[in-house]
Amino acid sequence: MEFLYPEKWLSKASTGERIASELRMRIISGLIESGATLSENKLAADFNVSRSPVREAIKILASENMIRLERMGAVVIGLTEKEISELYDVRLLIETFVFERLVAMDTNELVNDLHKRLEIMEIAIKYHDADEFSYQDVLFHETIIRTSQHSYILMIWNNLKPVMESLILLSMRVRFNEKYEDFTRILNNHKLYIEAINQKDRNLMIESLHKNFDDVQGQVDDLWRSQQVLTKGVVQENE
Amino acid sequence: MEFLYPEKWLSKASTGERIASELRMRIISGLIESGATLSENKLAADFNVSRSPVREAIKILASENMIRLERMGAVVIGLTEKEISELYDVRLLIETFVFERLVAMDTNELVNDLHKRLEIMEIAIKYHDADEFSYQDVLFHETIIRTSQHSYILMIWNNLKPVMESLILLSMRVRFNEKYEDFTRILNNHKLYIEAINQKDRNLMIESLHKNFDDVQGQVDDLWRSQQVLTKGVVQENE
DNA sequence: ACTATAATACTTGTATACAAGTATACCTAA
DNA sequence: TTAGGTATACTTGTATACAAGTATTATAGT
Repeated sequence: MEFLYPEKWLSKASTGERIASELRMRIISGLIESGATLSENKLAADFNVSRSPVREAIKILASENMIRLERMGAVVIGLTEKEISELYDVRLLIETFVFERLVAMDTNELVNDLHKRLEIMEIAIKYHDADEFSYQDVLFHETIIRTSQHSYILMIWNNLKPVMESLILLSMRVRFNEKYEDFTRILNNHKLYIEAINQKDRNLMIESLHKNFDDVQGQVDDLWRSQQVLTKGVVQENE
Repeated sequence: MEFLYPEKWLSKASTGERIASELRMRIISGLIESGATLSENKLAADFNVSRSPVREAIKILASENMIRLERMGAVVIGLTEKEISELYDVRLLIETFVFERLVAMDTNELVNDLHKRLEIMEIAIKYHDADEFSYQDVLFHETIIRTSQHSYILMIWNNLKPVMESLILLSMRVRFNEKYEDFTRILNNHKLYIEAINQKDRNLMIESLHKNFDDVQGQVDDLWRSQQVLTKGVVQENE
């Protein structure tokens, strides 16, 4: 079985974190169907490791709401349209909160950093590097959130981040193949966001955030396509 | 060493969760000073268990921002006035969000449940049962949040809850001894909160939340007193 | 054919063992 | 006295072993 999660993002990760990352991708992509039961022994056998790192992975996924721990086995929850929408509710909530704090801060350094990130994103688009693009996209928002220096907001982000990351990653991979023109719009939205921070303009910020979220509406569909591609891949592999 | 966390709240908890709960209390109370380094082996020896549950506890506390995992050992972060204030920032954020959702829902059952909770709290006050009071107080807010049926808001709450719980518990224990008159005010705030939900009155809700948070201003001081009491206790124990 | 009971296989939780790496302390040499 | 290197003790990460409990399945009895 091929791995969905980029190897190079795991340089400093423990085996448990690697497994969690991979399982997360498989769950979100639908490769592991929601409702399925995961057993520690089985997972350990699948990944050729002992139960210790598998246990760690399972705890991580449970804290992210990806699975539900029951008496016997962990039941996969996965992401329906409802969950994705709720995920973005929270992102809107914390990014709006963060913006209010940024208004009272010196954001020159941040804006500079975001511009740099944006240029790397442009290069990623140019070279059709979906993974690099996703990485920078996530980092873009994380940088903004970190700058607000709010420990509990950052904690929330840290809980949201892995799911967001996987979601974006899968969606971008599909878009690079099928909806390449999307990226011009995505880039523009990010530029708008930077401008909102730079000018400390609330309305502009709300506008860019909403445009960002409009962009996301197709994400469930992306996931579905992503699943189709993956399943086809697996079938071919088995033949 | 006496345990700070109520035993009866741990009926279904694993050893790892027990240790996490107890360590959390000791960290928040200041019994374990922030900056201290925790080692798995040492903790295992202290609690007379193996490293497995201790590892679990450490992971839990790290996800709650109570400790920071480093190369060697986990460094205690603890709660300064800044962190407590940020904790309530987030609570204000999510409870306001939840309220907006409740406005569009049928809240009769919820209001009924909250009244019941409130009556139990009154009895807890009457019998000077700080632990029971704290339990119901936390449950009060959790009930409200759960009713909104928002999986990611609930996820945030689940991450916040243990720290909130410990904080409230320690604060209430002190207040029952020293500031008994506080409880009339606390109860009134909760009544106001219920009324806001019942009438779906935004302004009333904001008012009650703010009164609630004003009430919390003394909490850092409570922790300090709590620490004094505990330290005195420990000294006596050693004599 | 169906129910009840017993055996079996699988589940998690905890303890222990081992490996690899890091800090510390001590000892040696200049 | 100080610099450098080595030995030692302690760290986490992973694998394995064991115990207690649960679901399932098969078998026996009616």
